[in-house]
Amino acid sequence: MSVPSVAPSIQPAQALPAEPTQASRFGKARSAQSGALLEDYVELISDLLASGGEARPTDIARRFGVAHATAIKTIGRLKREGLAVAKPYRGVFLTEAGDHLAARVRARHRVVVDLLLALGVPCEAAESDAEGIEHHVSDATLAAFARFLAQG
Amino acid sequence: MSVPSVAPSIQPAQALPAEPTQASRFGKARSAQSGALLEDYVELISDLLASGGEARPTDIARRFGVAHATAIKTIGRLKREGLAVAKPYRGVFLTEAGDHLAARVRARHRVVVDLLLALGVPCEAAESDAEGIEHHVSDATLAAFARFLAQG
DNA sequence: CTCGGAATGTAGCCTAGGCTACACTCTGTT
DNA sequence: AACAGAGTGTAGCCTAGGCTACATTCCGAG
Ligand SMILES: [Mn+2]
Ligand SMILES: [Mn+2]
Ligand SMILES: [Mn+2]
Ligand SMILES: [Mn+2]
Repeated sequence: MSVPSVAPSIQPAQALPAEPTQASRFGKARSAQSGALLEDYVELISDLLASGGEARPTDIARRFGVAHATAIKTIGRLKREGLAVAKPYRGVFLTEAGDHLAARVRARHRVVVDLLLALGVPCEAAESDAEGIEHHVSDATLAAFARFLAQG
Repeated sequence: MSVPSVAPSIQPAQALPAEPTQASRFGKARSAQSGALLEDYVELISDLLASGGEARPTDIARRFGVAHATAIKTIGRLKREGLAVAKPYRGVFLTEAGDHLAARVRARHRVVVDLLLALGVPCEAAESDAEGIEHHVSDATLAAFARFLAQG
């Protein structure tokens, strides 16, 4: 997950290699991707809670276009990661960490869409591409996007 | 419909059209991601073949920062998908399809990096983020990026 | 020509994230 | 109060993409 700037756990320290550059870039892309699904989940759950008052597994599954069992399994992962809480048959809620993450993800999502639109990308393509791009936008890049949008 | 503005209290009985929109966007992002690794592999193999004359599993593995067994397994997938050919202990080569894909991927990669740099993203962040972003850039978005770079 | 080390390949294990099938719980209607 | 149907949860299977451990092949020194 890239948004909260959470550092990876451990590294075996690979001192010798002369070019860890390229490998580290691929590694970053891989780990960013692993957090993408959780980011989308907290964002959607936050939306559902804000608008309808409750976030049910079936609603979540339908919005993502996956089977309800898949959504439930991912919700379990959200719980393990401390981003959500849920008691059986009682809907899903976000922890403070989940709420905070959702806010960052939502803001970043908006900036990415706005940037694409500002560059002349057609609306539907902007929305569609942003859904994937957003998870690979670092803080530095996000800041650059915001600067560009601010000045016009 | 991206981030909902406010609570729309009641649905206007739009039961039929449902909302394949959001689900299809997530679906696109997911499938784009599934091709990301193969794209990076053909691009790297093409680079290795062009510069050194051969692409060996160990080289590939080192550049990606993964175990050689992982690289070999992915090369197997490239072969299944008709993008590469490889005989045991003889190195990896690209098919015509793989070559074409590599060319497209390389061009897109360059445009994405150039765009980020043009927007003022620091060099290393641009290279790093582009490695993930590139796989989610549609043709329409790529065209918009190119237009922006062309004029300035 | 032989041999040892590097490269390559294979086997098996793990998690994430899909799916279907089936079982259980809740709830609105009758 | 009962029950049908919707919603929820569980179990089990699959593939992709990581890993380690071990087996095999190749090749350059000696
Ligand atoms: Mn997304
Ligand atoms: Mn999003
Ligand atoms: Mn890439
Ligand atoms: Mn690339």
